[in-house]
Amino acid sequence: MRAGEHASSTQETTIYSLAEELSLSPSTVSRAFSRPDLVRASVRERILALAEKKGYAPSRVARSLATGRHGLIGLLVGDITNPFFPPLVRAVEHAVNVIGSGVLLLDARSGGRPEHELIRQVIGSVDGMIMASPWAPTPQLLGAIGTTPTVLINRAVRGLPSVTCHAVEAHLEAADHLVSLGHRKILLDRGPAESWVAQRRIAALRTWAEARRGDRVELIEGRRRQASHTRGRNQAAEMVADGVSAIISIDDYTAAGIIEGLAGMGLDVPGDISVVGCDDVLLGQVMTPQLTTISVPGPELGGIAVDMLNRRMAGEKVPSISLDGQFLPRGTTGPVRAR
Amino acid sequence: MRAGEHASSTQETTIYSLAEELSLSPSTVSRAFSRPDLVRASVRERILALAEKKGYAPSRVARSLATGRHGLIGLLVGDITNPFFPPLVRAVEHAVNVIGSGVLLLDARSGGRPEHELIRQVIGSVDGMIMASPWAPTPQLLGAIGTTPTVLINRAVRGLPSVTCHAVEAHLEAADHLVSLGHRKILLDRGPAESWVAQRRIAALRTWAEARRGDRVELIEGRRRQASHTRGRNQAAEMVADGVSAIISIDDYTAAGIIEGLAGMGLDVPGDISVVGCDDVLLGQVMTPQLTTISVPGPELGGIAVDMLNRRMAGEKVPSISLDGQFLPRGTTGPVRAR
DNA sequence: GTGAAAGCGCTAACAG
DNA sequence: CTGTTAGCGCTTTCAC
Repeated sequence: MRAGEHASSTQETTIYSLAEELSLSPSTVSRAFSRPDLVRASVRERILALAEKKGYAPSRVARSLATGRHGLIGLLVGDITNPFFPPLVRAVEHAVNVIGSGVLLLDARSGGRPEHELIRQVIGSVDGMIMASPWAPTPQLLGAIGTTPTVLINRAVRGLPSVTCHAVEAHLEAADHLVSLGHRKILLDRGPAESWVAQRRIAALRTWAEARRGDRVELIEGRRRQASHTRGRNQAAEMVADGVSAIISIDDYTAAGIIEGLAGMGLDVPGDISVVGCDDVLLGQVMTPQLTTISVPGPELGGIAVDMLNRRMAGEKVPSISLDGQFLPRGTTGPVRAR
Repeated sequence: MRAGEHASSTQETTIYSLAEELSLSPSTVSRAFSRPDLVRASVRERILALAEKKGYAPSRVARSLATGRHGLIGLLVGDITNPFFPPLVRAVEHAVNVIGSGVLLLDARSGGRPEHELIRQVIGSVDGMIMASPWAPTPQLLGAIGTTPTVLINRAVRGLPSVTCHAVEAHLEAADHLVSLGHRKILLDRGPAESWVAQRRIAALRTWAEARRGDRVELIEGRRRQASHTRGRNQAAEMVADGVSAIISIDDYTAAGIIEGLAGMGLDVPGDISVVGCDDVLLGQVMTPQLTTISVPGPELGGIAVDMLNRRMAGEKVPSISLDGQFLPRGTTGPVRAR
């Protein structure tokens, strides 16, 4: 078999077969699809009609090979099962659809393979990449994306545009809120070491704690760990072992797990322990009591990322953007219990 | 500019440039990547070394064009923000990664465009398709997928293999459970008219209600509507207007909204109204009280779908599979309130 | 084992 | 507006 005869049996229709049948040149047929305005209306009609009848659609790969464009944007998320991501994915899909492209979604936690390998595997078939995952070390990341236009979400890397929301202000507000409720010994769940936003928040809270030392405020830093419901549940016990009365969690997803773990130990939230989450996902809103949290505008981050990516792909130089989060005091924080 | 000179400035490295530099033929370089076993080890080493140095990787589009394979599986989900889907997506990604392919994710609700258009847009760049979305009418669906191997999740279409979990047994169990708690007037939230599983369940429950008519059981059928938290919340009032004492919701996502809507009306669950969900997602597990529901094994559906798709792509004829769900009585169902 | 050459299906100068 | 022609970068016979 000669190269490419994979479809020989089914006689795929191509611009050539159409051209032949209509006694036109292949280029005219091609133009009828790619530059309809360049083809006389009557001719175009005939072409489109026959194409319709034969169920023909231009081959995307052939087109890609010829043009160098793919009509696909890669979106890498840190963990699709974390409820923070689906609304962001939705926003990205939406924005990308508007410009007539599709989304190639990669979940960093699905493969058991390092993130940069995932990227390498698809980088050749996308026009641009949006990275909402913290795991790849910067050099590997840079190596994997090569010259493909890329926008980062919640991560900063020199030379790449990013949209972030570390919500430092809101975190300090949350911390102050805890202190005003009488909490003095607070556990800070640090999340994954690779997470840029997590590091920003930790640094800010650390500074805050320093400043508050006069008030006998103590900030205990937990081990660095991945964000997930299961992890929160399993490590709740360890988190409160130090006698803390409040926990600031890396995100709502983990916070929900922590609360579940606490409940398993017979500890009430906020009666015994106060918990603050982050992201403001639906999961936290349906809990009773509702989760006190800090909002992070996921869909907005996604939409802006697409916008920035478009401009980058158009050759523009785009500046990074930082969005604000908001502290949302709700039901899982309360006055420290009298001993 | 001649066709394809889009990368002329950056002098992309190709099998030709490598071959030239190593005084080999392009075919040999090509083989070093696609059929390494056909190239003498020493030669292969030299090729791979230079490629590494130049950061070269074979062009996926060129390869696709030549081979007709794409290394990509399309996955269409009904609504990525419905918590039922992310774990399924994760499972599909995982299974697909194992066979060295990637996942092209489409969200039927992101585009504002009809489902079959979404499919058409990508069908040419995937090796197979997994459809976990109910919206496209069968003829359109069939037209859009053409001859691309396809597996359906939670939907049955003549001629296409599918994995489903309509959990009819479990639904009847749930209904019996409600009756045993004293409920006689039950609202059945019908979900989207397009949903095959929804129709199956409705039919089963309708039959069940007929049989139970002697016990004065009454099944009210709600309007057909999309599944979502927002929708549940907004239409809770309408659902209980008929004086029903229990609701069987199309899924947990919607059920959570219904309960929120009910709470907004001052109605307690299960004190005033009992609610049964479906899917058994985390969202329902973190609620207080926990949502009574029927489990649907999303990840398993996804994994099996990939498996079936593989076999279909290998030319096998694969039979459809139906999985079981399980009734999980929890906290949102209780005895009917004494009037 | 390796090389030469054709072909995958399309696009985009260029010339009319 | 339309046709001719030369690629895009790879795979795969076939011959050596």
